[in-house]
Amino acid sequence: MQPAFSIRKIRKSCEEVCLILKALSHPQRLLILGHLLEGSKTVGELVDLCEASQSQMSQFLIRMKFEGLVSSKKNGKYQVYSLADRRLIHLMRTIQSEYCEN
Amino acid sequence: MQPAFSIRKIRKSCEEVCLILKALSHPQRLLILGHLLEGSKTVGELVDLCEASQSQMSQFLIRMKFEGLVSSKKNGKYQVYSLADRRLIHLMRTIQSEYCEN
DNA sequence: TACATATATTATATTATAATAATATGTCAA
DNA sequence: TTGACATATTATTATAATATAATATATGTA
Repeated sequence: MQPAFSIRKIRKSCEEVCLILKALSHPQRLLILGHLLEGSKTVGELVDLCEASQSQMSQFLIRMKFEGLVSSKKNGKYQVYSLADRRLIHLMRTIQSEYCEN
Repeated sequence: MQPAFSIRKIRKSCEEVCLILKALSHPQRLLILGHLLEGSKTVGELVDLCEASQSQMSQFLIRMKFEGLVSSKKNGKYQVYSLADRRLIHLMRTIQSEYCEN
């Protein structure tokens, strides 16, 4: 049985990982990511889905883009956001299966 | 293919889950949990391992105990802390495997 | 009992985060 | 080119998190 967890590795990535976790640890942002897990969305769609103000949604998305959690591409006058990578998808699924079931 | 993720569920548990994520999203606290993943530790051991002040370590641990992430039992003059449940162990392992490998 | 050690508590100053409102930019279509 | 809509930016205020120092409590042992 190999060691379950390497402290050395987590110590090294601590700061970086914490930025990601901090981005997740806000009800609205977690909800945004939950919606994006079901597919790409425009800013306006997310505003409606999450009942946030336009300004705040934009700020949330830009922040999470900067932190590498989401990506965006322009489509005409819309900005379409998606989850950035598979790591986040896996993490979100784990959170859901461990903490959001019943 | 069933829906990957239930927004309804995450919306409901959002606030609660965010408290847990927020507790994780601090370099020292994440490191504490990493060490506890390898086994129970006293406050003093964690102070040494994480190079935190005694006061701050105590505050971190009490906070995480309050939030249900860790549990503690008294052993003589020592207070021995452990991870509270399997959910957190699974979450920590996912974080490590997705974000802390190389 | 008195002392040393382990842990917890309190108070406070500093810094970070969040919410809001107001305004600006960019794009499309008439 | 004007107007309507989509998104981003900026500034400001309010709130929360953090680090630190000082002190208190509890336990074991000489």
